[in-house]
Amino acid sequence: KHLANLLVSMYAKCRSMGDARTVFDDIREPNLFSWNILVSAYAINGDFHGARAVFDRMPEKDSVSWNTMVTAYARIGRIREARKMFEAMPQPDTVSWNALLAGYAQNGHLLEAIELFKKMPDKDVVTWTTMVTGLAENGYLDEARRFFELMPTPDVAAWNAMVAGYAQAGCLIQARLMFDEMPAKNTASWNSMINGYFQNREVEQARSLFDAMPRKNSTSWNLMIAAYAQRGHLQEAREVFDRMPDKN
RNA sequence: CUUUGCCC
Repeated sequence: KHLANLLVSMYAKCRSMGDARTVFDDIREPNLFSWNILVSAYAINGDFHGARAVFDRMPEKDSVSWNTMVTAYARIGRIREARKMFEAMPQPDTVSWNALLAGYAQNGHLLEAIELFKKMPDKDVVTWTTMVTGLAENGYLDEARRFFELMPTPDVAAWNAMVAGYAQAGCLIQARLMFDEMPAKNTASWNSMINGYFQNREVEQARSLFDAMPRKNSTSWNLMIAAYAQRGHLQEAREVFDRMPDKN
């Protein structure tokens, strides 16, 4: 049954809702995990009506079920619906608060996000990074920085959000300073900085970072190829493509 | 085995 649940989840992530549903329907006695996975499956594929239908029909719910629905509405910008879900929850946990917070932040409602942030009974590293990201990507870099500096223990994601925010605003020097000062980098850190250079037409800088990065993931490769192609450098795009190890 | 934040 764990395997069947995993299968449903995997099909959903591959956007194969038909297969996901078929596997689910063949599960003898779906447990709470199975139901939650099915709700999430519809949500991932943008079908919040489907998600809602399953949610209303499932025999029992836990906070994961509720949180999945909050997220499903928040992601597509239906904040009022997300909020209604949140308010109907018996016991909202930090994930619930964070999901709603991300809904506001991702849809550009920063004032409401700040308001909600202040009301939160518990804050974790996700709470803080959600704020940093939301502020930074909407151009409120000074505010983002303030939140970042107030974070008890900024993790890589928070650092990356600041790097991406500065880069997106065209502040490559600041972005690079933070990139260099990061206590630990992951592949997303490198990708953020490289993407920043490309967005600001610093093709050579982007290229040398790409060549220097210790590990590349599919985003790294796609980034380089797309950026070269967009700028009309079809020969280098092709050359990078040919060097890519797993072309699938 | 399922839900929230960073690059795409």
